[in-house]
Formats: sequence, structure tokens, C-alpha cells
Amino acid sequence: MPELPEVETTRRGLEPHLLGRRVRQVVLRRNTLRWPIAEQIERLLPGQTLHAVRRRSKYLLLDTDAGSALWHLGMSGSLRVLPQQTPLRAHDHVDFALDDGQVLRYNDPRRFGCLLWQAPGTTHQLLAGLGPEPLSQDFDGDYLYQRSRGRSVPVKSFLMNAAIVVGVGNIYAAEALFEAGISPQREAGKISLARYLRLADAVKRILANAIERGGTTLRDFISPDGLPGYFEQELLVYGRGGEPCKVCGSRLKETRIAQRSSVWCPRCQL
DNA sequence: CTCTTAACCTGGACGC
DNA sequence: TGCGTCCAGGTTAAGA
Repeated sequence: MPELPEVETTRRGLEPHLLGRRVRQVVLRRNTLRWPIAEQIERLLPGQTLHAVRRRSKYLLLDTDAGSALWHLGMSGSLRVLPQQTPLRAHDHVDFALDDGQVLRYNDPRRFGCLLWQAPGTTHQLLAGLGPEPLSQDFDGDYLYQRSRGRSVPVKSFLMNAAIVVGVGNIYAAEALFEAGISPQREAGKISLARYLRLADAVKRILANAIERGGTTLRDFISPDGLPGYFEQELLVYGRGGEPCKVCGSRLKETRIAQRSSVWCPRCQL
């Protein structure tokens, strides 16, 4: 489910329900997701008030005076705020019971997510080496151009590397490269500044648009689902291998780059 | 450093 | 129906 727009939509949906709420109780139905759940979640969180709901990359941070819960949704995780007595479903792994009778509930079939702890005033190791946010001013074509010099990886892998820029997953990487007219397997280090300027603009435009749409689909925080409805309709290449390009009509090609399926138009993307 | 590959895990789609 | 195979929105760790 979650690429950056989905995580940001989750953050915006959670914020009004969580801000100022006290965590009454933590229920862990298993000890481990991708990694063991941080012991501080159970030891320090009960009794704490949630002061902020932040996002960095695809991580969510729930801030308290004692520290921050650091949550990643992996491939299949979702967070929802529900009435306390809501029956459990399969893969409901964690509850934060709140002081207003609601519960923040984490569901994750594949358990690729993680729930860790960041002490006050520190930066968790997982966040330490991350690149800039794609929607920030730190991220632009000049930056991509500079960072890509001397690199031989396919540009799609380069763009999906969180040390370069965070939040660009398999779907948006494919879409952005299409919009920028760049073939996904082209060597990152051999792409011109002019083309990186187009690519950075495409990334920003697509992510901003998806966040805007995600807001409408998931605002109420009740819809379970994977892909938000807006998605499939607007995708130009992702998931469309073999189908005609919506711009030129050519048959879209599909290959694997770094073990991820990659679709592109052989005529529009060079 | 840079790059590639395997690994974590469940469920759904598809072919036989 | 049932079973085997492949694929899925992410990311780290290990090895070359």
C-alpha cells in the first residue's frame, strides 16, 4: 500500500485523532514485525501524551515527552483509528488504546513494517542516512545531476535509492521516468542536467498530485484498501506492460530492474 | 565507495 | 477444488 503519498495521507488522517491524546495502554499481539518491536513502546509509551504526528521519508513519528514511536508500514501495513471495541481482524498486530475510547490499530499481513523507538533529541539510525524529501527545495534537478555523476546504476534504481531521495517507490519511479521521457535502464551518471531537471519536476508534480488525491480517498480513515481509487486511472505506465502507450500508442515494454518490474515506452522514453 | 543479490512474509492470481 | 508457481506498494544486510 504505502508509497510516500499514502504515508502522508495516513499522517494527515491520523493527526486530528491523535494530537493531544494520551496513550492509555499498548497491546502487542506479537513481539516482532520486520524487527523486534522496541521495548520502549510497551515500557515508556503508556501514560504519554502525543504531541505531534510527523513523517520523514515513509516513516511516521508519534512524538511524546518520553520519545517517539517510529513506524514504517512496509509493503502491506495500515494504521487506522477505530472505536475500542472494534473486533479484531487477521493481522491486527498492535493497538494503542487512547484516552478518548478510540484505538490506533496496526494491521500488516506481510509484516515488513517495523515499530521502533527514537529517544528525545536523537535521530534513529534508520533515518540518519536518508536523502532529502522530494517535495522540499533541497531536491531538484541540479541535486540529482550532481549526485549521479560517476554512478553506473540504472536511473530507476538511482531514483529509488533513499540515500539519494526518499519516498520514490516502484510506482512513482516508473511514472516519473515516463513523464520525463527517460528510459529507466539508462545509466544514472550519463544523463544530462536538462533531463534531470525534467525528472525532478516530474517527481514533484506526480507526488504532489497523488497526495492531493489520496486525501480525498482516505481522509475518513475507514477505507481498508490497497490502491486508492484515484490511482489506477491516472497511471500511465505502471502495471500496463504490453498495453499501448497512452501518448504514442506503442506497445509498452516490461523488464526487471533491480528485481522490480519496470514498464516503459520504447518510443517516448530514451 | 558502488553495486548486486537475498531475505523478511502473506495472499491473490493464474495455470494445470 | 486443490496445488504449485509467481508476483506484489519496501528496505536492509551481506557479499562481490
